[in-house]
Parts: sequence; C-alpha cells; structure tokens
Amino acid sequence: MTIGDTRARNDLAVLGDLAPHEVRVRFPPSPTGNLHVGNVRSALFNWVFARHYGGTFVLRVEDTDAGRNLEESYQGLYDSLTWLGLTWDEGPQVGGPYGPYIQTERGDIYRDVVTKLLAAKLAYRCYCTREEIEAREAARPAGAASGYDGFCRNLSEPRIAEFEAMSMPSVVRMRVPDADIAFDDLVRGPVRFAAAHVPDYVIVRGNGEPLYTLVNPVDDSLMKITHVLRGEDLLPSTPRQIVLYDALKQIGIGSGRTPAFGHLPTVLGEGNRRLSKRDKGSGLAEYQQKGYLPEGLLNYLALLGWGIAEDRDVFSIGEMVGAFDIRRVNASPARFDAKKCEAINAAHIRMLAPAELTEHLVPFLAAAGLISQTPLPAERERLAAATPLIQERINTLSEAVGLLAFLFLPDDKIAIAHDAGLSTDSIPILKAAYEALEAVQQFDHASVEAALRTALIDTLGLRPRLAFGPVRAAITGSRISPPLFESIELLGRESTLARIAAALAELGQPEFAGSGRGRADAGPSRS
RNA sequence: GUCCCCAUCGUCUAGCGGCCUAGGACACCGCCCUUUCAAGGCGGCAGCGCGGGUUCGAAUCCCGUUGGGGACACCA
Repeated sequence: MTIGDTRARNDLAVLGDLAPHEVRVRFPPSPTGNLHVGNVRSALFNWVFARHYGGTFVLRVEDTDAGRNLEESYQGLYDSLTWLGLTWDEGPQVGGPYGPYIQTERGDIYRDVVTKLLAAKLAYRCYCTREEIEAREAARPAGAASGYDGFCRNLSEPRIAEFEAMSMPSVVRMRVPDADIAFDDLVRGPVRFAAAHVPDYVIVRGNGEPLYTLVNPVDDSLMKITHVLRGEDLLPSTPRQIVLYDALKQIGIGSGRTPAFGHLPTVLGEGNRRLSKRDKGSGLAEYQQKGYLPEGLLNYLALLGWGIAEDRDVFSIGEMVGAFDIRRVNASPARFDAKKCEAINAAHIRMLAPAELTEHLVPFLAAAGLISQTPLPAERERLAAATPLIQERINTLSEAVGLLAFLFLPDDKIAIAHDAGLSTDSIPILKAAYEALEAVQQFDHASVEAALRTALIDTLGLRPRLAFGPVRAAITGSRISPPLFESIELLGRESTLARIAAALAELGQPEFAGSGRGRADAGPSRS
C-alpha cells in the first residue's frame, strides 16, 4: 500500500459523505488570562485541519462562567491567535452566519433550547440539594458507579407542582437514555461507555445560567461543526454530549448531525503530571516575551503527537497544512520538552531571511532601551549589519539583546565583566592592538583582522586565542561575543580605540586615554 | 473507589508480521573545524515494561498484568 492509498483511505474515514470544503471545526477557549500552550496546540490542530481540507475554522468564546472572565482577556485571546497566525474565518471581530460567537451573548438561544428539551421530556428539573446527592452517593455500596442517581428523573406531576409552589430551587438535567454509547474516535478508534457510567448531568444551574455541558454541544450543532478536535481530558464527557446531540436532533434544532470526535493526547509538563497553568512554560505570553517565532513554537507543538516525515522535524506551517492527517496523530500523552522546543525555534530563526530577522529583533532591542522604538536610520543600519553575525548564535530573539548590546551602548557604558579575562598580562596586547588599529588604512573586517594578526600573532608571537581574548573583552565587555573582526568593523575605529584605551586605563595605563577621543569622565563603569 | 485512555532510547517519535543486529530528532558525551560563543561535520551513549498466547516468524496481532495519564462539579 502506498502513502497515497493510506491518505485516500484516511480521508474517507475522516470526511465520510462530506466534501472537503464542508469541513467546519472550531476552537472554543474560555477567556481566562494567558492562553495555555496545551490550548494553543489544540487550536493549531483544528486550524491546520481546516486549512488542509479548505474548510472553515470557527472561533467561539466560551465565557458562560462569568466569574472567571476578565475584560482584557478577550482582546488578549484575539491578539494571541493573531500573533500565532491562527486566523479564524468566523468568530468575534469577523462575524459569520452563525453568530454571535460569544456565548454570553447567546442566552436567548440557550433558554429556547432548554424549554424545548424540557417540553420533550428529554431533560427534567431536579430539586435535589448537593447535600442530598452526596448523602445518597455515600450510602451506595462500594464499587457502584459514581454520579447522579436519577432521583428526580420520574417525579410525579403533583410532586413537581408542589416543589414549584414552594419555589424550590432546581437545576435542569439531561435524561440520559439507558443505552451504551459508542463512537469512533478519529485518533483512538472505537470507544465505548456503558450506560451505567453516563449519569443524568446538569445543563442549567440553579440560578438559570446554562452550563458548558449544554452550551458547547448546542453551539457546535447550531454552528454546523463537523469535527471536534480537542484534548483527551474531554474524552469522558463525549458520551454525554452525544446524548445531547441526539436530543437536539429529536427536537429539530441544529445541524441534525453529531460531529466526529478526535481526542488529542494530553500535553504533560516536566515530571509526569499534566501541564497546568501554574507550570513554568505553560503560558503563551512567556514564549512571546522570550522571543519565540510563532512558526517555531507551532512547529514544536505539532511534534507533540504528529510528525511530518520519518527523518524530519523542522517544517513550516504551510508544509504542515499540506501533509496533515488527523488519523496519523499519536494517541499517547506527550511531555513538553523545553530544550527541544528551543532547538526547533532556533532552527526557524536560522531559516529566516536576515532582513526578516532584523525586523523581529527591533522590538526586543527597543524594549531593552538599546535603540529607539522606531529605530533611527543609523540604528537600523547597524542592526541590519549585525543580524547575520548572531543569526546562528541565538535560540530565541531575546538572546540577541545580550549579544548586541555592545554595538548600541555608548563607549563609556561598556562594563567589562569580571570573567572577561582581562589582567595586567593583557596590557601589551591591548597596546599593540591599539597601535595596529590606529594605523589600519581601510577599516573593514579583513584589514582589521590582518592588522591584528600581524601585530599580535606574528609580532608578539601569541596564540590566536590568547591574542584576541583581551581585545574582545575591551571592545564588548565580555568573554563571549559575535565574531570579533566584524564587530570591530561595525563599531568603527573611533569607538574601538576609545574602548581599548578605556580598558588600558582600568588596568592602570591611563596614557592612552587622551590619544583617542578620550573618555569624558574616566570613571570605570564596572558593575 | 468507579470509568476511560495510553505504553519503543532520558524526551518527542519511525515502525502498522519477515526489510529491525529497532531508524531519526532533542538532550548528553567525545573528536574535527575555529578569534570567543555558536553553527556545521564525524562518532558515541541509550529503548521495544512484564507474562502468556497466535504464527514458520512478533516491537508489530490477542489476552492478562504492571505502570502512567485523564475524568468522575450547579468549572470549561
């Protein structure tokens, strides 16, 4: 069997009687602060799935739990998805034929559905208090199935009238049929739940507010969602949702079809527990701040359960869209490996055109105060020239700040690190370097290198490592830097000489301080 | 406690009965290159949880077991 055959067979299993462009998937986050990387992964798979088939990606905000919603979280959510490039075809801000796409704006719809469900006896009012339910549960023999016992399921009309007359608070529960529920999971294959383990669950709170358990399937049906791709943690709630889809079908609401489900493997954190919001590295904002490229992060997240090819793990989103196959997603939980995530990101940074990388770098250098928010032409020019020097040296964009700071700091703000390796032994080296660089005709990196090699290696007889170390320290303040000669060229003769002179002064050799342009206040700025 | 899911190097995975003395990537360790740090090249370390079957043949199929994860809310 060829790959093409497998692909065709999988497409058939995934699409059934649907045309590819009829595929409709959704991402339903609740607006609670920082988007979790587990959710990002889920959004990615849905988005890629939609793009692969030329279908529709819907964004729906699930904010029925009003207490947890923060005003700014909505905008943060949109900004995050936009930054990631996971654009939605229908949803908040862009609209669509099945709106509104924010659940707190859909109250009337849910009320209507509940009324019809109640009228059709597919749902019922339950007057049990939590205490009563707990007490009965505790009284049940050990080993019995957990969940609501159906106490109010078949209350007599007079009894109900009595409760209502007393204004007894009530919730609404689904009347779950006494039949096993089975479905074919897109990533796991056949899954089956025994009837006894699907209890009559609550769909409307005592205060009349609809619950996720109601609203999620109702909206999926109303919005004609064809495929539900979500975290494995939702797998146990799938049978009860299927019950609701069936009920909706009976009362003629929604698409009349139950979507296909695909449950993605859990993303685990370090150790073995599920990656939770409290874990380091679990929030999207951290990755933005550290300077991950959306493509890098998304590439890594895709690797948690999916691979593009046997010998390849760096790919673009476009390539992922082309090759994606939900049936090839792994079912086993995957640990989030921060190191590999960083390595994949580094690979994406290296694939960038230098000019693109420069643009990505601007906000980070600006935030560090090294350049203006809107870079001046000279700043931009220097940054553009320096970009190729660090492209292979950074894993995240923020690392560029430390590496490039010396190019944008004034000469008297260069603090030489204690471990930079400068000592009195460095004095003759720095003096020789100073004189050599002062005499260089053409101040480009090739001439600089030639001059320094002649002065330090040929004349002083030093090994390159020993010769260039002190120069590097004087110029950049650090033992580690971008390539030295290119750095010197970018810095220019004036600054280079001033910094070498300053280093000599710090080593007790002040006589060079005057010969260059001099340092305004010779106070050493060590830190 | 009950239910569900999962099971190949430390981690992510390839493998869908013979091509496997199990391949790749990250991490780690050497070496080469080299002005530092990287990048790159070469090499190394390291894995099919266990027990039964089925089969001429099992990492691959079945059963059991163990281990891990998830779910059991008037959260989503």
